[in-house]
Amino acid sequence: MGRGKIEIRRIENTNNRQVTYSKRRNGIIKKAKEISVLCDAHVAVVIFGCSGKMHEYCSPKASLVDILDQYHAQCGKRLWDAKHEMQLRHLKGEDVTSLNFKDLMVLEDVLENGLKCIRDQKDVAVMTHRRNLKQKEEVIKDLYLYGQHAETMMPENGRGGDDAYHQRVDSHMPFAFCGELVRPKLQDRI
Amino acid sequence: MGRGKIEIRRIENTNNRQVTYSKRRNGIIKKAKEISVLCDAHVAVVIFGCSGKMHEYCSPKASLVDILDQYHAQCGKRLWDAKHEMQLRHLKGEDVTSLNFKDLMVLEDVLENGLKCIRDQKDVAVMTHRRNLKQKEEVIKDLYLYGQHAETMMPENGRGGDDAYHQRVDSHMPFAFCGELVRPKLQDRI
DNA sequence: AACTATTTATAAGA
DNA sequence: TTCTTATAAATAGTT
Repeated sequence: MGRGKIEIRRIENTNNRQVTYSKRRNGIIKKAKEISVLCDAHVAVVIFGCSGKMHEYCSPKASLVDILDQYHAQCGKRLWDAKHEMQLRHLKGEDVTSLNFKDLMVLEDVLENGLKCIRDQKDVAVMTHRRNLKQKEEVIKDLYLYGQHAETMMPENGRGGDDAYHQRVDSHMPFAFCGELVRPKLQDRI
Repeated sequence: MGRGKIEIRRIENTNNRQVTYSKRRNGIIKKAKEISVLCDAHVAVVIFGCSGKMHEYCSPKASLVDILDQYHAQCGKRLWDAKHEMQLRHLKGEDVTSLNFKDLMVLEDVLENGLKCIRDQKDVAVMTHRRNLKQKEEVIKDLYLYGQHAETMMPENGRGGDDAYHQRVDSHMPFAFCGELVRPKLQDRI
């Protein structure tokens, strides 16, 4: 599609090859974008030119990793570590019809153990969350109580007043406001 | 490029979308082949349509694995390995203290589902095993019964005797020794 | 990089 | 689905 028809064979002239590469690479990536929008398709394109530089496109719905996951799942080829991959699939309960009874029992044990760990950790998370909530409430309560005392106890001069304030509040806060402990661990890594 | 210009937005009509997908998928893969030949490029294309069926193209010089290795090397991410390694550890209940509550719930769901699949498969394995044992017992019983009859019924000449033997045994074996059914499914795919 | 003459891809229709 | 064909889009060669 140009001024003249070309045969599909390696372009020997380096410059022409480079120019054509650049044009067609853009073309392919444009097409990939279009099909992903028009047809709701997941597309991944990875291209390396003769210079070795990489270009990629991946449809926005899924990351390249996800698409390769899907690829891996469908074509059944062992691109990466076969052992881990199959173990992962088995743990998710996939491809289990091929397993013998002993394998199934081993898997069941692993899953039960994993589930126990996860549930324990969930409990820990809940407890930590509750403890932190309670601590916060206490701090707020202390601050409120201090507010009532302050009306009668707070000295007039600013500097001394501040010191008195800190002493009073700190004595009521064994853990609170000491950094990490107050912030619920639950939300640390969201 | 067709009878009319179209906007690049999702094609709502399912049939049209499917047709367009099919045509454009072929187009992209053709282009990928062409650029790989014309420009000495390494290309990998992976496409999933809305139906979930996968199509791929990979330039002949390199396998998809090589291209993805190259991809990994260039972008410096150990996308697959790291992700799956950690997923595997999490499923086994390792390194879970770093997870937030939502992650833990997702993991719990995956594990519960996996466990269900494994247990279902165990049940299937047990049933199949029992059924096969029972069938084997029946066959042995039939053979034994035949053995008792045979002493009085079997003709002396070999040829005729063989035919009579087969007729007699077959009539007592509705399923057994007919291939798949006798072989325990458990071991089909080891 | 732009510019077009052509080729190629494809949307709509059969 | 597959074929056809008018038209849009891509691009080879040129500037």
